[in-house]
Amino acid sequence: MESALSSHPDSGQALLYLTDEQLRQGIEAMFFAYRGFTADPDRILELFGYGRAHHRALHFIKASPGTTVNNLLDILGVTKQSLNRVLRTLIEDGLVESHVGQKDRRKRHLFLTDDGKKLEQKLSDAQRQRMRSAFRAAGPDAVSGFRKVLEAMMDPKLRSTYMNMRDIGR
Amino acid sequence: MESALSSHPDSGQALLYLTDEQLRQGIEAMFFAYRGFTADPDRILELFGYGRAHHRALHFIKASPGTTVNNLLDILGVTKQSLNRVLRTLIEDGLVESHVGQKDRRKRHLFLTDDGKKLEQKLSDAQRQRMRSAFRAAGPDAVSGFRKVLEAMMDPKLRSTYMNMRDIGR
DNA sequence: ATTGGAATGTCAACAAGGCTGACATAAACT
DNA sequence: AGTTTATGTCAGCCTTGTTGACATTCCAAT
Repeated sequence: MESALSSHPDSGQALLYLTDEQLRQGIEAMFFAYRGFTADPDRILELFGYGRAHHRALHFIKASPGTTVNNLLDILGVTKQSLNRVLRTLIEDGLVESHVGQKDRRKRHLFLTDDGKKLEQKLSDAQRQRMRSAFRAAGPDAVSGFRKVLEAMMDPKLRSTYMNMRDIGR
Repeated sequence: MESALSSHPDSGQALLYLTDEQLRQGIEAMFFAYRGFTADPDRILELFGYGRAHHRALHFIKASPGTTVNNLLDILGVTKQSLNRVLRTLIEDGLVESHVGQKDRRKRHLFLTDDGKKLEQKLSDAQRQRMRSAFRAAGPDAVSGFRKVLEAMMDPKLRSTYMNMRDIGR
C-alpha cells in the first residue's frame, strides 16, 4: 500500500506527492487541530453548564439573526429533537428569543438576547484568538491554502451553505 | 465589532487582514470541513456497529503498532474508562490484540489483527480519498498552507505528539 | 523483602447529545 | 376541505464522554 519509491524525504514544498503517508498526516492534523479548535470554547461552556451543541446554535444564530429553526437544522445537520432540546434551554435561560414569523406564522425566527450576545462574544473571542494566532504564525499564503483545502473537503451541499454565509458576511 | 473599512471585497490573496470576519470564516470552514472529514468513515462504521471512538483507536494503533494503553490515552485525550470500553469491544470482536509487555509486564501493547487491519484499511481508504481529492483540488501550495495553519492551531503538547508521529512515519 | 506507586482493568452511575418513532398543533398551500 | 409544512414535544435508546471506587499486577526503591 504505502511502500516503494520512498526514495528521498520530500525536500522543500515543491514536491507534494499525495502519498498515503502525506494523506495520513493531513488526517491526523485535522484530528489534532480540531481538538485545539474546540478546546477554548469548551472550557468556557463548562462554566455555564453548556456544551458544544449550545455553542453551535449560538454561533449560527449570531451569524444569521432571525434564521428559522429549519434553516438551522440544515446547517447543523442534527435532528429537530436534538436541536430543540438545546434551543429550549437557551430560550429558558434567556439567551435566545424565538419570534413567530410575520409573513409565515408557522416559522420561528431566532435571535440572541443581550445575554446571548455576551456569551457568544466570549466564546467567539476565545476561538478567534486561537484562529488569529494560528493565522499569524502560518502567514497569509498559508491562510488562503488552509481555506482552499477546507472548502474542498466539505460536502457539496454544506460548501454552498458555507459560501453563501461567507458572501453575505461582508 | 466587524464594521467599517470594508471598502473592497478582498481581491486576490495579498490582502489577508485578520479581521473578525476573516476569522469567523476560518471558524466556520473548520466546522463544515470537519463534518466532511468524518462523514465517509462514519457511514462505514455504522455498518459494523462502531463509532468514531473505535475509528480513532484503530487509526492510532495502526499508526503505532505495539503502542500502550497509556500512550493511546495521551493521544486520544479521553479517560481510561472510556477508551477501555472501546478497546474491549474491539478485542472481543477480534480486531485488536493486547499483548502483555515483555520488559514491563504491566503494560499492554496493542496490535491490529488481520480483521482489524482490514477494517482500518477500509476506513482510512475512504478518509484518504476525500483528503486526496481536496488536496488535488486545492493544489500543492494550498496543502502546505493547510498543514501550517492546522499545526499552529494545535495545543502545544498535541503538536509535539503530532510532529513525532509525522517524523517517524517516513 | 517489603512497600509505594505506576499501569491497567473493571464496576457503577451519570450526563450530554446524537438518534428514531409517534403524535400534536397551527398555518399555509392547493 | 384536505394536504403539506414548520415546529414542538414525549418517550426511549445508543454512543461516548465523565467521576469515583476498587482490585490486580508488578517495577523500583528503600
